[in-house]
Amino acid sequence: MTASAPVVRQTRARTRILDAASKLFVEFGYAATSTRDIAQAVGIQQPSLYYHFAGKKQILTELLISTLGPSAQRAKELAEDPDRSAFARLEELVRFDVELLCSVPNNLGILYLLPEVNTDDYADSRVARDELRAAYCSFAEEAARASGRSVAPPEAMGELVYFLVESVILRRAAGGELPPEATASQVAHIVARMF
Amino acid sequence: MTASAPVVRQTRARTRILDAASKLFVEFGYAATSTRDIAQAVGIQQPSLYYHFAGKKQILTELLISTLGPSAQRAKELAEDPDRSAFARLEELVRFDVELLCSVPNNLGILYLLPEVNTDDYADSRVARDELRAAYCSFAEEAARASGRSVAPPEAMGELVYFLVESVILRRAAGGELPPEATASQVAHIVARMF
DNA sequence: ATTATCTATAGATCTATAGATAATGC
DNA sequence: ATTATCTATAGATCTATAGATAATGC
Repeated sequence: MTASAPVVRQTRARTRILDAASKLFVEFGYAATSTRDIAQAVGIQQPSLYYHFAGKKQILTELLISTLGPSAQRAKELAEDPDRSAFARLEELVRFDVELLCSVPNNLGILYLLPEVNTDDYADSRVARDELRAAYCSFAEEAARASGRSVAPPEAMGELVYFLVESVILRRAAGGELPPEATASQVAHIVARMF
Repeated sequence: MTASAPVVRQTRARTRILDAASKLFVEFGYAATSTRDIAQAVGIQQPSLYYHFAGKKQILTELLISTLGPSAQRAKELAEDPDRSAFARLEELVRFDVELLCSVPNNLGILYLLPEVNTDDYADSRVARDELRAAYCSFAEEAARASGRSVAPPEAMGELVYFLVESVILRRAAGGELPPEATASQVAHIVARMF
């Protein structure tokens, strides 16, 4: 009956730790969440965490990287796509990001707003985010020049759009879940009117 | 020569403590900032803080209240102003808030994004923020019904505008200072195009 | 006499390591 | 034999209180 069972046992402990930690970090913050809190949420003893992770910092690092990786990746692809106008690239990136931010479990995006992330310890994790912002700026500037009636100077448009997208994190934190696709359309619609 | 000198001695210690604490809370977060860090920034010993404040929580509470009080106040005034259209009220509130967020020292607005603030301990401090959001929602819903071509359903518009305004906090945190008036106009312009 | 600071410290954490023990896979 | 957990604990915090001391105002 058991043959060569796929040996998932239960969800891999690593995954359960990351999941519990993300919930707690999002709700209470990094510093206010103790390794004991995380272990308790998983149902293991505190020192058992150290079998899976080198330390508390590594848990946050891993969460940060897994969150923004996909967006940075998509931005890179779009930058090299010659078939779309600058505005079309921007719009696609906006939709992609908003859908991601709405559907990622536990509103993980909020991790990037934790004050600790601005520490040297997480410099690596911030690179993906900076690249993403740079992509927004480049697409938006070009789109604004093409349109000629944008709501702000072309070189300022990327920042505006980027942070409009990020505000979805705040909305979700304040008001609960947001339907990914509808929210993406909503934000894309606003962006369209900005150009 | 000294007569009845205005006895400011030096800036009142309370104020210097609040100022130092806000800088540190904004940069490193609440939990990651120790009372010792605060005292050191002020140039006193750690226990001396307790002569001026009952505890660390009280310092944050006081900062939170002093930050959003003015906006909630302005929202109340506008709600009772019969001479303006709903949209004009909304626009005025947007300008007021954005200017405030841009000019408040140390980007204090970021304190409201600290995870700790969602704790019961700060329930009182959240009231002002919730009232403010309610004002945005009421003005925006009415304005959207009047316009008929708003970017999202009328009852969703307030949230969108509110968080667009709040994203100014994120911009300031990421990119440094923003000129208050120009930024307010920029955001107001975007809002105008949303209706 | 009052106001504001200081030193010393209790008591409660919290992170991470060491080493023992149990569960699993061959 | 390897993988995953456990107990015990060292060492470093951190908040807040107690009580002494200095500075200021009358």
